[in-house]
Amino acid sequence: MTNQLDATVQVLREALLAGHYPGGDKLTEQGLSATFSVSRTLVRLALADLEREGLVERTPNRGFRVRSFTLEEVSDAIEVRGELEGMAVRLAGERGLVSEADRELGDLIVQMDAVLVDGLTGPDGRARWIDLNAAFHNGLIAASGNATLAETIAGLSRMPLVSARALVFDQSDPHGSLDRLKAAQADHRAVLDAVRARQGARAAHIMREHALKSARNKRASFDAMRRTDFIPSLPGLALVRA
Amino acid sequence: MTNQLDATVQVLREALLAGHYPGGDKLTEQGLSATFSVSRTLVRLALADLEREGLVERTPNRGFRVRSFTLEEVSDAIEVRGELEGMAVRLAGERGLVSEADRELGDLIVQMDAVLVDGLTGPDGRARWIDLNAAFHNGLIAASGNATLAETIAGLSRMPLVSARALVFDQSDPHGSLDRLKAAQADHRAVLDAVRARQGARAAHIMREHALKSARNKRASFDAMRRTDFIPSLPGLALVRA
DNA sequence: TCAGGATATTTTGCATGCAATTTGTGTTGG
DNA sequence: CCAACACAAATTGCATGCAAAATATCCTGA
Repeated sequence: MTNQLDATVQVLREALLAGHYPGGDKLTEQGLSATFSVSRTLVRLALADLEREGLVERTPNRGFRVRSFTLEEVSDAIEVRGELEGMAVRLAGERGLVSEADRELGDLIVQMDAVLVDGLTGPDGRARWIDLNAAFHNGLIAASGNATLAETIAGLSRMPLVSARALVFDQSDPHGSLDRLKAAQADHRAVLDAVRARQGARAAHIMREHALKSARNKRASFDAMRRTDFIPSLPGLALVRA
Repeated sequence: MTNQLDATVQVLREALLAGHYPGGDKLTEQGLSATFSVSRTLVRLALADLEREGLVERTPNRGFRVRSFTLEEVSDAIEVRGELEGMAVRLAGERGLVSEADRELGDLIVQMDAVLVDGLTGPDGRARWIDLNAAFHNGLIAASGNATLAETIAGLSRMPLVSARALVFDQSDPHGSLDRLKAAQADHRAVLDAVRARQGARAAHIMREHALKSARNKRASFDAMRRTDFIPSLPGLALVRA
């Protein structure tokens, strides 16, 4: 690690996303300082960073509290991400893909197909899907050629459950999960086809709908989780309330 | 001011936007500490905040530099803002305006009309236009009912020249300036009509185009400024390079 | 018993000091 | 004359200490 501050931010962020500090809880600088064996200064600086990420809230002279998110906020944020990713593929379609990006995105589709026929055997397959999926989304965003757009999407994605990486795999319904991934893959293929055909508006529509499906799936998984008392290991899920 | 940190951030931000420290310049903590008569700790904390806002960049162990922006970055960011404001009015149209918002937005249109017939006499008129325009945009964004969307737009608007408040009044061409404001006002009216008619998609298209015009106007003003060596007093303009 | 207030403790906000890294300068050897 | 190294100054990163504000505790008097 380059410096201690980044390390502290990382540790604190993981503790928060893991749900170690329930939403709404007060975080005292001294307490965190003792728990993680770092100076109060570093805790203070790290909390300021996490405030920018939206994981904690500060009240002047009254310290920091763990922020919690309603399902509606998460859903709203995913919708914004969808709008921006839609814009990204529209721009990518309008400007056209450079050959290297074209090839890379095609390769990712092929690799994701391979994961799907294997049927997501075990956590390895799921982790691989998450990586490939994120790479595909990021590739499309980069192809937009708009750096501010990419930064804005990245900022949004720091919110729990909003990132394209935050996928819920409902282990109680593996068949349904696989079907949803196949539908997502169909969207990916359609988006890439549209971008290649320079149909930017069409690509944007598909992408927006793709995000809405993701939000719907998350809501459903959240409800199922609440019903069955089964808590999937999804970073940040503990900070979301109905 | 509630605390010294906020005051320091404010002072530093204004100094940066005023162009007191040219883009790319190195900012030393001690130097700023001496210049503004605050402790190095506060300078350090303030710079961390300004880094979040995007006005300065930090290199580990090497301090902060004033960030500068290309005209293309500014233009890209305005386009993103337009997309998001378009989304906002689409949502507003889909959910409908509550009566209070409907009345307030209508009032703002009337007040802006009044400013326009007075022909923007002097800086007071311009300041009033800026306030009313910002209130109108913010009202529409609030009417979307999506808090994350509002936050995201607010974050983007911190970038120099991207905010709806960052309007260039080309004093060398007052007639053209007035015409542009009249065109903007026509857009405002059309957007509000579309939202009221629950035509969300139409409202979104108008809003996106509204933003594109703003970006175009800024580019033109920037070019004119470069040609004539006349520098309008627009916060952050000094940080933009061709 | 309980409301109100004085006092003690905790906690945040800020300043200062020290070590580590970086940057600038001068010197030496080729 | 210039490259490379050694040393000095400057600068950042971090820790600790102190004052102000907030919070908790205890006491008093009805």
